[in-house]
Amino acid sequence: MTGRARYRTKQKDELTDYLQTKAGIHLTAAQIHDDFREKGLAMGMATIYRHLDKLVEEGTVRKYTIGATNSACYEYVGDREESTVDCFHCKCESCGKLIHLHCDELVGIQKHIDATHGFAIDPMRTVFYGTCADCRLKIHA
Amino acid sequence: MTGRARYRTKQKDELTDYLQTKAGIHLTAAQIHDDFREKGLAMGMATIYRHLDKLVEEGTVRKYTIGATNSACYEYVGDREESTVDCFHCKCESCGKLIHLHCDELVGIQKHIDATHGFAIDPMRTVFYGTCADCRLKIHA
DNA sequence: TTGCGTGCAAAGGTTTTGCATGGCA
DNA sequence: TGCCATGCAAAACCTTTGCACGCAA
Repeated sequence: MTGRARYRTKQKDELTDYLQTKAGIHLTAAQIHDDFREKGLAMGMATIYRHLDKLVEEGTVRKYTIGATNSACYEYVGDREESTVDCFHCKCESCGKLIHLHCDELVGIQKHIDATHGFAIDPMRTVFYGTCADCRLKIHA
Repeated sequence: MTGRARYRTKQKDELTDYLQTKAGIHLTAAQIHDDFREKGLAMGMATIYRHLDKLVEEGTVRKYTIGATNSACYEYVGDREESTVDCFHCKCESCGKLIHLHCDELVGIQKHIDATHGFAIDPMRTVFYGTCADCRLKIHA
């Protein structure tokens, strides 16, 4: 179905290496492009977008189109397949911190929404956006 | 602060009337534009965007940039100040459908995470990714 | 009459696509 | 050698902005 990569190329390797070093960080295609340009390893925008699309399809990278800007953000999340570990993520919109949440109540909600609304939440891909404790203190201070 | 409207115009009235009839539905600027065109009441894109921006600023309309498409969605929410009733979103990764969820349990979770983990979830920006009921049936069929 | 609101067109930015070339297997 | 991957450029989009005109007050 999905056009799996057949050939292994320098560009693909460098992009995945790069993304891994930026795990948990939101990146725009333009940022990636700039970073590569700075390293003297320019990569075409088209190539970046094409790879990101594939990685998103694979689930290795998450795409977000939330936010004020008009550009999508991409985030490396790896290929951990521990489907048994129900781990939710909270992303602080103020400082960008990504918090991992193991919470029984959330597992309960997951079941509730499944039963009541028929929607099967994928915790691995779901992110709660909001403000973390630290930032709230700063804001109130 | 915000440039309040001084003049009342036909376009503005018709746009708000229209939006109210579509309360709770996600609309793109293009959809609005098309709907008006069909009614024979063509309205310029610029005007639509300008009004939507103002309405978002006022809080009457919410803007979402969730989803596979590159276009923003707008939703009329009126001026209800009942901050307790918040709306979460479920995005089906299979068919791309966006589902609205008004769910007390979720509001409970919101409070729970606030109390237990110190994280203030912003429901407006939070999306549950997963699979909707229809797609699950299709997949199992 | 004043000056905001509107519509058109153009600009600005992001993402996708077509096509020839180069590189991997 | 056969194809896929790449890069460039152009196209396709979405959204914003500039400007002249029309309309509300």
